[in-house]
Amino acid sequence: MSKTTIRDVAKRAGVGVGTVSRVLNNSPAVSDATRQKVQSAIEALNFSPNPAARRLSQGKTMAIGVIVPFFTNPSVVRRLQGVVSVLSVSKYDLILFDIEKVNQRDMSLRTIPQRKLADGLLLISLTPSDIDVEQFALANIPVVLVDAYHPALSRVLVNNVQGGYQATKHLIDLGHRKIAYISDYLDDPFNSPVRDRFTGYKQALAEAGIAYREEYHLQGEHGRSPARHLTHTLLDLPDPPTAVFAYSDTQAIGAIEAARESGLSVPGDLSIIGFDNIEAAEYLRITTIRQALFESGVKGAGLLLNLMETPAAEPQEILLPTKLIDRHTTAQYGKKQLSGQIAALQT
Amino acid sequence: MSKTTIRDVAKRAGVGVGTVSRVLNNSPAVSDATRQKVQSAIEALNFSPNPAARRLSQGKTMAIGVIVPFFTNPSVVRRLQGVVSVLSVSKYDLILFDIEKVNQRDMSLRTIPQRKLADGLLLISLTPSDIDVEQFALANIPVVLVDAYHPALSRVLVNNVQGGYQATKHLIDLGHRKIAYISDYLDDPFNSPVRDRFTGYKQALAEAGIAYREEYHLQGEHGRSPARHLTHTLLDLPDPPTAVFAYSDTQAIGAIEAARESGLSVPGDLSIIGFDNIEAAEYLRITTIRQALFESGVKGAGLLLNLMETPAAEPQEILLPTKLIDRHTTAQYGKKQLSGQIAALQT
DNA sequence: TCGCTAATTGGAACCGGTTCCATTTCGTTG
DNA sequence: CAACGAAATGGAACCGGTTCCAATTAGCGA
Repeated sequence: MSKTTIRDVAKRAGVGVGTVSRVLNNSPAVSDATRQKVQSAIEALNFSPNPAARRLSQGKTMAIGVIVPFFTNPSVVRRLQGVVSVLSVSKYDLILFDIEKVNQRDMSLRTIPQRKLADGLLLISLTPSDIDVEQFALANIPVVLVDAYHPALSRVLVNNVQGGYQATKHLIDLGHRKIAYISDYLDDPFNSPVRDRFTGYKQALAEAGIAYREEYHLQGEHGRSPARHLTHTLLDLPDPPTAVFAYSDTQAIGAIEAARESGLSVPGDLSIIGFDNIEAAEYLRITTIRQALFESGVKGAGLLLNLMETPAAEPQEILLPTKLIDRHTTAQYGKKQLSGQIAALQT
Repeated sequence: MSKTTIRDVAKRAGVGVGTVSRVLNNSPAVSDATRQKVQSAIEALNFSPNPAARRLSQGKTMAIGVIVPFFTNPSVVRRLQGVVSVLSVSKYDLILFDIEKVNQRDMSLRTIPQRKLADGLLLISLTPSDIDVEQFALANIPVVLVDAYHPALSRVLVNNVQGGYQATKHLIDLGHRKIAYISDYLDDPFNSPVRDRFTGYKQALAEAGIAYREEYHLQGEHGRSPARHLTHTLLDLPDPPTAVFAYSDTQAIGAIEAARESGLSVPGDLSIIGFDNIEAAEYLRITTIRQALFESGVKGAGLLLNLMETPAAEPQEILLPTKLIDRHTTAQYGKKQLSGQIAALQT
């Protein structure tokens, strides 16, 4: 039962509590002799300081709160892994908050900062509202956004407009003219990437002189299964698309499944491109737009750590590049694939 | 700047600090009238109690520490998701510790409990040593193991011997006689599943009257790439196996890659079975042994929560079943697959 | 030897809650 | 109407650190 306190140590070492505290905090104002005495008393009593008391007295928690939506989303997990890799070698503990439901969101974002259980906050793929940001300012807590944007907050992001452009351009370059975009709901206020990639999609279309077709843009919940249904709707169109740009790799997988169910070969009959380059995209050889997921977590954590040391007047921004990874789910329009060249998920 | 304290609230409401504290903790010994006054003072001042102070005075942290090795391992992530799903609706915060290096392990396992920053500890896929367990007892902190075993601790586990047996039996039933096992290092003291599955493997072999062949069991670091190399070694044997049992799906993926690189079709020329049933196994249609990963996290968190409420004298154990999921990477020995029946990852 | 400064050290006060004990208030009962 | 117990309340003491100020000691130059 280690209920030993600093006063026990002080008594045993024959010094004052202040001195013990100084030893614990490596204050230079302690003679080597006393330091020695205190050290051995600490060891003899197997003492370790109570962090709650320390927090209370110095007003710091030595913890960082990480708030994550849908912890089951693989790209979110990958970013979190980047964050963890940095924090686990720092002196800060990591407190994880998962927000699964929308109504949970508001509550959490409001209460977490004011509960003061972290010295800094990292939001992953979660766009805060103005009210939230006000709360952060009120609580005087540094916040960094990863894969989300707010003008008043520092952030790490990817150029999603460019990514959407690259994906669409790739399909256009392959000769496709009937290109669909399946995505999360465009009007989700907390998900700006979905709109940015859509912008890039329309840009590439416009640039190539291809008219935007409303029926080629379908929205739904995020996930493999909703994407499968969306793709079926697309394929059932009187004039179905020949290529699909999926908002995420997860959704691309759903699209591939739908194609298979409809007896279409990928990429022979239908080209599909994803976004994110999650690990499964590699296994499945899905053509995709890579964004540096892990790295975004690393940079975000680093930025927050910096900001906590030396607060910056201006919000900082780190922009990460996107890159086309050309694999096996996209092909030249109209050019039938040789059998055996068939890509993943094909039976 | 919300540095409002309970005393400010007391002053504004015209009551004593004790009363405010009572209101905060829903003590019944407060009249409705005063409760009302205090409530409105709290709202007016936008007050919220400082958790550090609360922790200090009542000696509870309202947090649970979750210790995880190799946060990049998909099966560990999946278990963690189960844990999160339970804790995020509980009143406990979740503090995440990632142990990437072996020497980090000892240090963390020793210091985390004594730092007293959590009321309970959950170890995922991490077997503690006797010394560690002693520390837990000393710190008087409840601990639950998920996917790990120690006689003195409550745990949630899977019957790995049975799983290894099922996998091997499946291959034997398909007519295979030359069956390899690729795995993590058997002598890793913190990884008992690797030995248990090995035991199941040998059991099934013995039962079928097949002699165990040392050269068919290869060990290496965990991961896709090491597994790929191991499989190449296997395939280069003068008398190579016709089937491979991989310790994990991740390793099965590596094995599939190796087969493809060697120009072998899966399952036509080589049957491969994995373990875990991670999501990628479904996409890739890998035959595997399912263990309830997510559920193990859910049960583990639930068990810990129970134990914290009402400590049990005896360590509890929850055993989860394993089940064969027959997909497309295993086939009857000697029976060539029709082309087009080729499984995932095949180009 | 004296005086002064720098280096150490002791310990009270404080951080912001909770808890327990003493006190006040009020309704009941004889 | 007095006596008494229950309910409600105030506030000191405490949890276990940190910090700052005052006090002691030591070193050094004149």
